[in-house]
Amino acid sequence: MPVLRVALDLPLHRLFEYRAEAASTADVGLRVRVPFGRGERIGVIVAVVDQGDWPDAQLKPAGEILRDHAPLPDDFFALCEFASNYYQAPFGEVVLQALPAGMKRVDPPTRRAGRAVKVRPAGVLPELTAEQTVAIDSVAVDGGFSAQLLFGVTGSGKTEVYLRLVERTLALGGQVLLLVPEINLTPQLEERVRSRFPERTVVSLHSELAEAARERNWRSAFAGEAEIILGTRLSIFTPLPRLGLIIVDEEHDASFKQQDGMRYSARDVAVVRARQLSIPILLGSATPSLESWANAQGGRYGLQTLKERANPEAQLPTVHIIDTRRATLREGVSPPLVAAIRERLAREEQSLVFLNRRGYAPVLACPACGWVSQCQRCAANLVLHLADRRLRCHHCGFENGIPKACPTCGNQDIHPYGRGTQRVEEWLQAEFPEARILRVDRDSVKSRKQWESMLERIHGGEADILVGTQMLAKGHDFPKLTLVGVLGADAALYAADWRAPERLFAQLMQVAGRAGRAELKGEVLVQTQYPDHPLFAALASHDYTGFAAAQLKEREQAGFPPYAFQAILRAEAPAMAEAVAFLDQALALPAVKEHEQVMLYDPVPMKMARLANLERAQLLAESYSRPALQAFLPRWREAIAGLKASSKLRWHIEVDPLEL
DNA sequence: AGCACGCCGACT
DNA sequence: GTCGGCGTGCTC
Repeated sequence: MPVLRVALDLPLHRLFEYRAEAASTADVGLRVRVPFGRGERIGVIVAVVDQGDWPDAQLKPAGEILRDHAPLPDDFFALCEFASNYYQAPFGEVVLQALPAGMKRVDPPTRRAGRAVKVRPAGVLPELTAEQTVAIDSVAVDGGFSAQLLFGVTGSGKTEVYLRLVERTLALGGQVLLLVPEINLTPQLEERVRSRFPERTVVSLHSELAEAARERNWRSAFAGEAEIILGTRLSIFTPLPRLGLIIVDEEHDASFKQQDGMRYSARDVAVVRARQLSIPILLGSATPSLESWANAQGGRYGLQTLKERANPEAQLPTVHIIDTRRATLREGVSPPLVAAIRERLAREEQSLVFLNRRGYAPVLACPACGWVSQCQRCAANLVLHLADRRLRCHHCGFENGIPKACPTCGNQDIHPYGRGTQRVEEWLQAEFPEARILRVDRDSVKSRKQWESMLERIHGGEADILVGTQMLAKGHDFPKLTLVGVLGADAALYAADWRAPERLFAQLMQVAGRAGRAELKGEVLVQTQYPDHPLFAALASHDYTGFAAAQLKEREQAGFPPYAFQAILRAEAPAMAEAVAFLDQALALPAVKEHEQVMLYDPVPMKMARLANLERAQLLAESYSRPALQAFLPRWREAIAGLKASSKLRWHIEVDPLEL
């Protein structure tokens, strides 16, 4: 009798076997209903073997084999196997996370038909620059595996390069997977792709789609009907029968990294997928990740550079660095920035004040006794939100009313310290009473709908000054915006986080890119306490290349990634001592001594040492050899799984962590 | 991860 | 005398 080997969504590094009388190897890749414990689950058939090793009596009979889709193909399993091994994640978990929720549910889902999307016809194709032509021709869409890094500033026409390559791939009958970082950006790009290829089937895959729509799109992609798949990181595992090209837009973006469950990098998985399928992959960015830049410098990736802007009229914005130690700030805003905003108001142009801190003030404190508004559950301060009169923890969501007096000493004179977007908005409104100010952050824009209406208002010229966070930095062109002011983004520069300069540079380049369009030159004012940091000189001269070279040199000298390979073991428990004791045990395991090429550091509390009432610690494992680290990790993981620990202790391994 | 079974404190 | 805490162990 045939035996099914089934992958189930469990945190266990093993498969489960079931008897199935009528099964054959043709059923590999299909879903199957199986009894498990006292209930029933949906699994995926990974192999069908002869009963041989498993005496019938010990195996339960499988339930129904579901035939509502074609079998998941070998290349899908190969990718899952890679991810499972590389990221130390259970194979079944990897396989099943790739499927839409409805296909994992035991009770049959009721489905409704989807609606058709209407598409505006495409206009005339834009003329290509010489650089664009070179970049496009560097990607051989039928020439096997190649990885190209497309390095191009904002406005240099990366998207046009993508679209031409999509066109070429489609002409050969291939599917294209276009990975984008955030759902916020997909509607614009989706609209552009659809209008460019009105006769093609385009689907999007991201977490904000309704469940039914996501399943419909997934099935369409898997069935080979959808020819262009536009997706966020989760879509990298979607099985695609004719995948011919992968494009990763904004490849440096941190949102390609999954931060819970299996902590994978969709960009890195994408490169592996392209290699496994022998197809090209294109990674695009104005500020490539230093990992990708090093790969390009080392010849592992090709490098295509777009220096000219697609519109030759457009100029790069002028960047001025303002030394806040030598300026008289009013509510954190320097006189030159105030003057620049005033100028824009007079010219009826828009200004953007960028501040990566929402709320009114990051903390409320008592000057008499030193009390500060702290979260009960986290090692973090409660942020003052004056708009709805709350104190709120930005990490766990805890919130409280605002006390009238100091809870410790009764002092009535407690103050907000520091400032967030709400406070800056308030002050700007007082300074410029006639200006129409729009605040754009997660508090003022909570849904996709609000975001779209906000964009419409900005485009419609309903705002003179925008005050916003991160949200406003990414990929939006506001034609009347000619001034960007950056407040206090440099706090992390001299902290222990050696990745901070890379992130800050990318962020500032991105936000600076919002200033100025073809006919209106942009100006960027960056306020900083550290004007001498080389980052700002590089920013002012728009010199990513020089910045990247300097950073890579530092990393190489310090032995940091990409010149070393890292993994982190994290533990969380009600008490820090327990978490640290667990990590100490993990450090003392025999596997550690047996892998001499892997260095392990002492356990330390995490930067956010307490989150939602759990205390967290971590242990860094590092090697100059990726294979050595990869050989060590599975053995270590198995040994850790055998450690005894209280049931309240949670642990996980993260490979290639972005934050330490 | 669920979900059982199993041994010690406050309730009808 | 029972309800229920979550500690330990298994899932085919």
